[in-house]
Amino acid sequence: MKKLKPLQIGAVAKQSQTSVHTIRYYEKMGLLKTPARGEGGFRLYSSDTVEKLIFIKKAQGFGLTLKEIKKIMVCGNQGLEPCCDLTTNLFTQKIDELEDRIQELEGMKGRLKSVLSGWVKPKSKKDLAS
Amino acid sequence: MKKLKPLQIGAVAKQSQTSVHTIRYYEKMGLLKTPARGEGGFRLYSSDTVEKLIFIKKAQGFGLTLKEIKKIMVCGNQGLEPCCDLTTNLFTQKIDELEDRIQELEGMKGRLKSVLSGWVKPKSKKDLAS
DNA sequence: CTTGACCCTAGAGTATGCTCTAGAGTGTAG
DNA sequence: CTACACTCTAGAGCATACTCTAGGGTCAAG
Repeated sequence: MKKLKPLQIGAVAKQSQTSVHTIRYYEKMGLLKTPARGEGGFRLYSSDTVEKLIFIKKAQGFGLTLKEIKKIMVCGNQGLEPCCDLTTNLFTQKIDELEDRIQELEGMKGRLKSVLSGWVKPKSKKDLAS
Repeated sequence: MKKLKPLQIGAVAKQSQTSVHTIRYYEKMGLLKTPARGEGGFRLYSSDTVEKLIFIKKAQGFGLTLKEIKKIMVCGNQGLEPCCDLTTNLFTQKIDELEDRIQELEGMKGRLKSVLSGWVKPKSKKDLAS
């Protein structure tokens, strides 16, 4: 297998639809490991960093926080399979949280609709005060 | 009608279940007007500030941001009735936003559930990557 | 060599809604 | 007067996830 050419941060950012700033941020936060450097001090990555960044994006799309994503990555470092109970528990808990939040938002929506419909007649004062 | 005794910030905070810090913050943000002061420089409020704070709390419970609440208060300064189209539009828009957000969260939930159910068989890699 | 694109770090800024701190003044009861 | 509870301001801090700036170095093509 041919060894691939190391990538600089700009190339990684481009391939993963991320920004260089964000990549450095993720490194600082611990989601990405500190990469090797060339002689000039530039970071040198392999293509699996691109995969990791794509994973982070996808996980964010599940509603996971960076903190939670980090846990998954540290645990299995690929986060692509249930490496232990941690990921299962995490996902289960996240579903619960999402359900709670949805309920909350539905409640807000309902109350707002209630007020608005009450404004057809000048009873708004009562409705909002209820 | 007897003139009521002015209230200091601590009393207002207590009556409205708010903190003095938060009241000062709301004043700074423009949700509350700058009150008169006593000789010692302490803020002096009337009881309608308490009502205003209670309104703010209730409006937050509808999912409105402080910015939005401010608009309502500035407009009617009691915010308890549809003073103009502004409040109606604001509430309508907020309902739309809430609906969008709910959709988003439902999507997340669905994807998470999908992944979890896929982990009954070792096909997690495919599911998460899909 | 020059130029332009890219890289580096540390730290500040953004958004939102508070919460806390440092240092100092006020008011009242004992 | 003392002590304690309350008040004041300006600004920093917290949480989260970036985004931007200032000042400076590296790399490669012309």
